[in-house]
Amino acid sequence: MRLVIARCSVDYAGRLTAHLPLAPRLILVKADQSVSVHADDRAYKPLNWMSPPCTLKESAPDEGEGAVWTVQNKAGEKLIITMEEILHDSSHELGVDPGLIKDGVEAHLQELLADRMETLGDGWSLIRREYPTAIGPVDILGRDAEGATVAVEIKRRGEIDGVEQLTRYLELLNRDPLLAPVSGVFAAQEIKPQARTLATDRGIRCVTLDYDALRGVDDDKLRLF
Amino acid sequence: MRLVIARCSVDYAGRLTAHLPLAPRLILVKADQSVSVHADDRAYKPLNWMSPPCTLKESAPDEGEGAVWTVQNKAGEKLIITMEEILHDSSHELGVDPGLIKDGVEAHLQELLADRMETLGDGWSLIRREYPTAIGPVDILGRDAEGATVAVEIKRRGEIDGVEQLTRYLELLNRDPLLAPVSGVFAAQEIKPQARTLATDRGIRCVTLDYDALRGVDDDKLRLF
DNA sequence: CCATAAATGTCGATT
DNA sequence: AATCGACGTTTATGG
Repeated sequence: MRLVIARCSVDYAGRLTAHLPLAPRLILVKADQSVSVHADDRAYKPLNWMSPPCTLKESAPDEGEGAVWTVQNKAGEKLIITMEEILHDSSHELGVDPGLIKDGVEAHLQELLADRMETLGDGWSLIRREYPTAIGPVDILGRDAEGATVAVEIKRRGEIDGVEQLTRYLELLNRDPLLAPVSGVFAAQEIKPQARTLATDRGIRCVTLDYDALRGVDDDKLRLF
Repeated sequence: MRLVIARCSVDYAGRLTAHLPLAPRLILVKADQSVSVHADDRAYKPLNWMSPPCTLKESAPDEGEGAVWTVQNKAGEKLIITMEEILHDSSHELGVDPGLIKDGVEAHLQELLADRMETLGDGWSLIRREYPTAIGPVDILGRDAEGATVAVEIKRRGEIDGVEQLTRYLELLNRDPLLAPVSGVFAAQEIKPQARTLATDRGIRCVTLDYDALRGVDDDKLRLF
């Protein structure tokens, strides 16, 4: 990892063209040759960047002129950094990162709920997860206590497009005489008011999932083994 | 802007929970108090971060122990960085960045297509761009050779969301007896198979736009002036 | 390698 | 504050 603070101007030509006027900025060069240019605000997004795989060429600075860095990828996108003044330049060996351990993403919710269909109602059972259709997989297909088919769409945050997605699945599934009638359940840790309104209007039941409770149950199960 | 290279472990608790085991990493603290943690790969995305507005509290390190940084935002999301060993620590004044100048592609497509409605069919003509409706402006409203109204939705990349958007417009426009019947065209530089399937199923025509060809025509026109 | 959906998406505009 | 749409979305995953 190389850290450079420099007064520089930057040009990007690729999916769009963009220009950064001369100013002091941080330039990060990582071990994979990727480059990012940061201003002194915003944590997440660099002003400009080039993702790996890419190659960095550093021109020998001419007399009285700054160096020019050219970063290029296979697709021909180019990032050109013109250095006017280097204010800091240091390199550091970091090694490979052990990586992020995440908990609480949609995949976990799906696993937990598939294992605990009775959360949705007594006597409910799983047909299968990721039930395939022509327009994409349904998160969970199951049966209610009466044996009727139910399609469940799971989101971490339930918003309108999730309801639209489930609506499309329901329309398609209900054309299949072997499955119809299929009802819908929209399950999320948090459901936005508009999404709830739309779902209800379409006869889709909304269920707020308590991740800790679901996981707690699962932990209890695990504890038995 | 403060640059710290340190062996650290990181915990995030907020929209999800995440953990980074002890390893050497770069920690960026920007002027707006935002914090990001970077590994030595990937230009774009930090391993962990806290966006502004947020506050950083740095604990006084106890005897023989590393400091603990706690970064917190209004919503109560927390980023906790435990420093085991500081390998580098420097601060730099950068000032406010003059900002990025973009020259995009997206808006151009609409202009170009509006100028060249015959691309969609012989005898087609423009009614207007950005035709206003209660749920937002329709990219292009036009007429086909028979004089029937056509709503055109333009995207750089045609995905399912765009089809949904056009569907909503069509439903609304078709309630207007002065316009109905209104047919739909989904136009994009690239249309994803699922989007195409859905559009076709709904009687919406899909058209792939050739940006260079459209622009070429336009350039020819411009050259005349 | 292509296609698809998730993301601590972020970011800006508009209501 | 909430919603909507765009993003050089990026990133992971499954075929």
